[in-house]
Amino acid sequence: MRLLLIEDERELADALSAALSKHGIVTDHTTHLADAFELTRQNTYDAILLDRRLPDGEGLTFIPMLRRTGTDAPVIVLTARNEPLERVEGLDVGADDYLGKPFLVDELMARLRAVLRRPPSLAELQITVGRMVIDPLHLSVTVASTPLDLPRRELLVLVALAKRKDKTVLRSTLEAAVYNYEEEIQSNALDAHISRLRKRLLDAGAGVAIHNIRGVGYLLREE
Amino acid sequence: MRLLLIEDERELADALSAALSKHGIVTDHTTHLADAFELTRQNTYDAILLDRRLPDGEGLTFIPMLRRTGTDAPVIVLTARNEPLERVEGLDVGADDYLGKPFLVDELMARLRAVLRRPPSLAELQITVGRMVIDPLHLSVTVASTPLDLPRRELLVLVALAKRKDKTVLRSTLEAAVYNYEEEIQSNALDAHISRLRKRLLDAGAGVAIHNIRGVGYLLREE
DNA sequence: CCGCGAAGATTGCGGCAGCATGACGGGGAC
DNA sequence: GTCCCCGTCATGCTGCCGCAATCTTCGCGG
Repeated sequence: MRLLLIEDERELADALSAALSKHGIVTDHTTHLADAFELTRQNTYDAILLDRRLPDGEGLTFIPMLRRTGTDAPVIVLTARNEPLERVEGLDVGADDYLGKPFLVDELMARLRAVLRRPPSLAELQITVGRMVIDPLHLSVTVASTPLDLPRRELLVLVALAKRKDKTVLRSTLEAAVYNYEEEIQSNALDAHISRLRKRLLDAGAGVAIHNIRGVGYLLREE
Repeated sequence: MRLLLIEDERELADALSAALSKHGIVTDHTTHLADAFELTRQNTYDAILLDRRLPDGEGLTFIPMLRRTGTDAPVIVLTARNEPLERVEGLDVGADDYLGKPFLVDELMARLRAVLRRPPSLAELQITVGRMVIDPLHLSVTVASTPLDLPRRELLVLVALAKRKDKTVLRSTLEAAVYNYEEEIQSNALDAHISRLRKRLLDAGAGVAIHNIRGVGYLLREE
């Protein structure tokens, strides 16, 4: 589990990080909202601990920003501003819980658990084709709910096709999905991947077919 | 919106019902757990407000009963028993929030809104794989109901894998689950953890296998 | 309907990236 | 001190994947 801690009191932050790490929680720490925003764009956190009074502004303003950018990690506000009306304010801008300082680490842990007792973050974008379910975010493929493990390049090809299922995907698009700039290919490596992928999907009984559109690209659809 | 209020102090209950109805909330009220249980079987509530000290028992015992019968409505505990450790206790049996008496109706409303914003709490409290049961929130592992204690990093790896059992977990995801951005690793530390974890699970007879998907990540499944 | 060229399919091979594992040692906890 | 977690290195091995050679399919024009 990985948390983002936004807190400008250095000592409290260090103590908290240490305490949390004893519970097996990995904590990233920052003191400014601007940095926090950057971090949430780069990483995915299971939860966010947020102070209200911060050097570059009121912590609560951070919550709507987060939500607008699609981060749905639960936010727990940790603050000395603990009047009932302040708590209402915090919860109503989208905080998931609100805990007044000082607090016991045990209570924080309990509230964390309460808040995390919910489905894994973000909409599980999954694509279903034939008997196959593809999760492009986690790069996982299952056929009839049993996992199918594919070599990396074949997996990338399949995901690229699945994202545009029933539509043609340009050959160049597929190449871009599998290779970066440095990796030049000067042979029919892509064709080879397609071929091996077809065989694997057939063996697994995936119920899909990869069609070729001559001179253009490929297309994935149920068969 | 329809609430179930379980509270034996008649005056408080009446006052609350009145206040809630001003917010357009329909409240069913009962004073006993036995009746409450019946009501939840017959109706579907959006949320449940629960007192701890009730004529026929400790209110908290109600929560596991609810969950076992498939009711996933959020529960807010309202009680005079408001010591930090009592709050921990409440949250850990499955309450979604915990509010000490006396409280402002406005704060109750705010916490209600916060709790209702969250998707239904379907998250598994425990994950079973092979002969092993994993509690990701408390970070505990048992094999055939005897506890297994693992070193911290190996535990984190295992939990991350268990949360997506039978599905691939990206190498980068595992690294993020175990290390924060300050702790960089420049070697095969993760591989080492996996290797040691495998050995430990084998020795313990966990009945699981950690499978590698070359170039992608790892996958936990029963064997 | 046939022939031809180009695009695609398939398969074997070899190099090497990526993984598994054991050993070692520093360092933190008790 | 003593234990053991955990990061690092070295070594061996597996199998992915780029390449190329060969065969098949497709589309077009006559």
